[in-house]
Amino acid sequence: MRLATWNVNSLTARLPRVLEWLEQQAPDVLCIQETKIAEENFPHAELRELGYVAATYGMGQWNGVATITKVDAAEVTRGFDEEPGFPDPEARALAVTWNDLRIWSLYVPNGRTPDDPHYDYKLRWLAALRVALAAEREAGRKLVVCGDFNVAPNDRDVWDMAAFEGSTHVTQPERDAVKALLELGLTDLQPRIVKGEPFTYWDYRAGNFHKGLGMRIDLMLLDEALTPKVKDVWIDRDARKGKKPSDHAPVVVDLD
DNA sequence: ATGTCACAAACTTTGTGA
Repeated sequence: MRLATWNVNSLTARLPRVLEWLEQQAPDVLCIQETKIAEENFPHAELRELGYVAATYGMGQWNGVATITKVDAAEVTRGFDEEPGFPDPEARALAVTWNDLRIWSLYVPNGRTPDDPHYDYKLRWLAALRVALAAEREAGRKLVVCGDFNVAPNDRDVWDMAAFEGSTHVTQPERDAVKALLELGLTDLQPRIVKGEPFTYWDYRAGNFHKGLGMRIDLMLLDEALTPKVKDVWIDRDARKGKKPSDHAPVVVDLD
């Protein structure tokens, strides 16, 4: 079984790359983020031609999350209880039941800068998410929680900690908020190191990708009961290359 | 590092968000 997560940075702009990737890697489940597409414009027909079905949550322009599965997913929920907005709710969380798994596709608020109201929103959002996930966990669901967390959990998950002085993504409150999710019984699956890097995101600017200046902010959190079944966790770095790439690469987990 | 990319509104350019 192959599960993957990928911030596509506009499904409209990325559709050819996403379709090509689905054909090449044939995941059973692909969670995508930053679809930036309204429900009525979602490319269901193109996906169906490849044998996929999508569950979607999008308001257009910004944010937007979805799951793309080979078999139709059930019990689709958009957002979660007590989810904060900025000020209104945004399309940042979608969960589906697929086989015996409860799969979440998340796009955590960026935070902008630590002194911005968006940073407080990010922390409140993550705290509310924890409550929602705890409820599902207590109901006995096997959780897969993946997406763009906009948090680098460890120092090794950025190219140079000194470059992040005063920046979001690496602050202790953000890392604590992610750690609090793991304490629900989830494992932050560690991808194989490629070219000495665990990175999943590289800024488009300044040739950062080619200089190895990236971050690991796209995470795959797996119910710890399932971790013995993990065969491989890897980043498809090649998806960051070539024509019109997303600034994120897919994270893939292969399970028995 | 501030070099790119994507979006929308008003347009062939700019402000915003990442």
